Amino acid sequence: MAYNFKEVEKKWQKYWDDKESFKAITGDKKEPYYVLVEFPYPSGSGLHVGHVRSYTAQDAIARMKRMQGYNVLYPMGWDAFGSPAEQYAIKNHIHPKDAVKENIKTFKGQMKNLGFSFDWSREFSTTDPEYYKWTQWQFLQFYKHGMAYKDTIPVNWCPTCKSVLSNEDAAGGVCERCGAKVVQKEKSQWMLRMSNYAEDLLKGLDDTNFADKVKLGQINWIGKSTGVELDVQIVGGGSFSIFTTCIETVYGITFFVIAADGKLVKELMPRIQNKDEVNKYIEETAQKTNMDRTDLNKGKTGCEVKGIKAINPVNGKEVPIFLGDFVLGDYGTGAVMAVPSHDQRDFEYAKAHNLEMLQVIDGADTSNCAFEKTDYLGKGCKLINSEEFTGLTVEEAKKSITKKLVDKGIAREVNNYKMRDWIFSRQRFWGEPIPMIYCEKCGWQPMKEEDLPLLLPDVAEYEPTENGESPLANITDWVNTTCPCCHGPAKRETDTMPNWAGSSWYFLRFMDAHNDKEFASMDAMKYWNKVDWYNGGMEHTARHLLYARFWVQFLYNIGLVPNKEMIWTRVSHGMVLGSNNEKMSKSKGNVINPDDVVNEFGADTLRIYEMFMGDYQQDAPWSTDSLKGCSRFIDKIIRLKDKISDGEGYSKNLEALIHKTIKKVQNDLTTMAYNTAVSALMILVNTFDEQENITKDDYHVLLTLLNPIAPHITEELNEQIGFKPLCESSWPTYDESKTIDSEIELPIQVNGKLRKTIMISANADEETIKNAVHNEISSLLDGKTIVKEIYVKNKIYNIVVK
RNA sequence: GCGGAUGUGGCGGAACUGGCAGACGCGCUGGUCUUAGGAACCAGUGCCAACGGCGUGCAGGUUCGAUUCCUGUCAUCCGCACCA
Repeated sequence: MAYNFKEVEKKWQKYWDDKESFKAITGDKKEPYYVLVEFPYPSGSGLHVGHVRSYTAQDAIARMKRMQGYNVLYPMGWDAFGSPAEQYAIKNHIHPKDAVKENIKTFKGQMKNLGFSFDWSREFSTTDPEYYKWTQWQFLQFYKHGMAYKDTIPVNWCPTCKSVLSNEDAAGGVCERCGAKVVQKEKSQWMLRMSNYAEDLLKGLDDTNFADKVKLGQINWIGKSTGVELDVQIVGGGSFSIFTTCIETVYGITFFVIAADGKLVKELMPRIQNKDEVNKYIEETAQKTNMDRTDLNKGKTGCEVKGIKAINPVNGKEVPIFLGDFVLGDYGTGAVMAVPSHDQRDFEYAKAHNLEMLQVIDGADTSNCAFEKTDYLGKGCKLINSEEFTGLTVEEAKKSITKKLVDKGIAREVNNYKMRDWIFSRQRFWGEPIPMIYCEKCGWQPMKEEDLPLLLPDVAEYEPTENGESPLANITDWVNTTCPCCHGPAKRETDTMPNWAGSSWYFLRFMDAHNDKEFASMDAMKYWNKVDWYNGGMEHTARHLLYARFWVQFLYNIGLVPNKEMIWTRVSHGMVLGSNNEKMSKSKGNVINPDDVVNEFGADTLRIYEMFMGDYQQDAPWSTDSLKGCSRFIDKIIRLKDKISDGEGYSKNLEALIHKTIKKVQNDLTTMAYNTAVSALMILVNTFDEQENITKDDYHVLLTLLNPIAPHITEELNEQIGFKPLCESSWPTYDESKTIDSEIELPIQVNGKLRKTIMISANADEETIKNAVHNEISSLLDGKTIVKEIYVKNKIYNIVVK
């Protein structure tokens, strides 16, 4: 029995639009609740079934919370800056803003067809000048507080395309577009001092309710390690520092390794005897990505820096210095001490280059592999070959060696963080222009705030320049301007901001989306307080989410937002894979277009299916067969309407199940167990179906519980039986006492193996149960001795026999 | 390399703090109704040499009892700083 879902869905979508059913009112007396999904990048390929999964999940929460009496903010917008739009524009000679406008229209239409309860009155795009004005304004605040600076750093460069490449586009050291070999090129870039916030970003996690794996992801990305920075003298003058977390092995140093891309090797160059060899190695290193370089199996390359020796500060021993590509110029000090007996990477390097090794911690043989800290820490291992520290445990030695070196003034206890400053420049057209002006006389000057927004110019070509500058550099009447300071001739910064800029604060803008005086008013932000529930992909844990937290913490520190953390709960969804269990992609031909599914089966079917397909946080493959099961589920509910007969309240025999189901669905929706929520409703439907008759109230509670997931058909059926619209109704309540069964099926085990089950009364005493159990399984106990009996109330009865 | 996650029937997946493994759905088998079935309904469906035994990647361990806890091991997927 097919129903006309197209008509029904359109009808209710129109109703919600007309009534503004989902408009959130800032300042409303009801308790605020802010539900957020990551706003999409409106790509040319349209909404993905993966979007549908997370938007439906959050929609279900938003709809339930509204019925529970909250003032729910569930907004949607567009993260529309970025290189795909720019690439598309280069190819087709249209302005990216036109392509973006088209794409947004498509996305929005698709979302409307799916019935998401977004508050469309707060919609904006990061590419709107009214929005990016404030992104630029906030950049100026970073600059004015000393948080933005220019630095020269290496970028991936394709000499053929004359373009800066992302690591993704430069994967394998080859340009994705033209296949040319990618090289590293020095470029001056705007940076944000994010590393200043490393400790705060770590501590701030305590004030959030992020999922553990999200917290862990951030903690690892920040990568705090506590250790010692040690000064090392060079024979014949000069010095450098190394960072180590294993100072206890300092007597085992047999050589040092310095980064090929670091500053030290350049300083030493005049004194190096084998310049040719060293330069050649530096060049080779420049062509490798960090990942290639730190890979253990590839980490043995390098060469000695001849003519220069370093002095081990603890014992005055002269040891050689090597170049190695596993040492990164931009992590730590760009130099490491090498203790081959106690670090596997050093060990392999030493073997490959035939270098000396010296064991300084006792407890394992180090002739075939290193005895590393993971194996010796906390095991009471003692030092050997370490002068006055010989005989101390590793833990004691760590402290006393550090103390000695610190007292001597040649070492410092420091925290080191893997997280680096944020490279904020992009040599692209389609991003927020960085509102900075360069004057020969006055240097870098910020634009005046009242001159914002600095608009992207309208031009026809978006090709980058010969030397890899943003296409903006070609637009001379835009570039040439006057210095805000001396009013002389000056040039604009032609780099733009990264895509992450606009998405770092959009959730604040949703709180006060059309404010033209401030990025958002303090009152509005205080009212909404925090994003209560933020959903996004796990892949954004280390990037977007961390950038956003950094941005907010900075705004908090300068008094512009009410909380240091503006996001309370962060959860992540799994991907929707193709039916072949692989990531959906055009090339694999396994892409499912949500429009097709909505056309053939309706939005409600798609929504139920995507909630039912599996654990929300886990990837799940698409199955059109399973989708049909959800279509049948709806048909079954429609047929149930014919069973409605007179009668008030819940049917007596259904009451317990109904109360249990309310509890189950409510709990499941708040713990993202959407699949079992649907399953519980299927069980309820199956049970209703077994009845001769059901009451209107039985049916109504079913429709209410399913409404957050399948809003259209439930509204329609609900109207047909004469109730007011569900979007204006309340969530049902359950009575805990009615969810408890009076009779329980008790499993009986003998020696841990299930033998029988018996029905018992939930409040029966143990003696009664024991008798019943023995009575039931007496034949199985014949000739056996009972060793032990275990009864777990209302759970299990286990008898151990010999 | 670093970091994260996952492994349960033919398939997607359930199983609360250790307590009936396989809920729910798909698929499949047989039947009813029907001009018809990509509709609905009824019965069945983990595996095997089936009154019993075996089963949650693999090998051990703890326990009266392990998908769940511990040790080791194998495999797969994802992220890694200019893709969003």
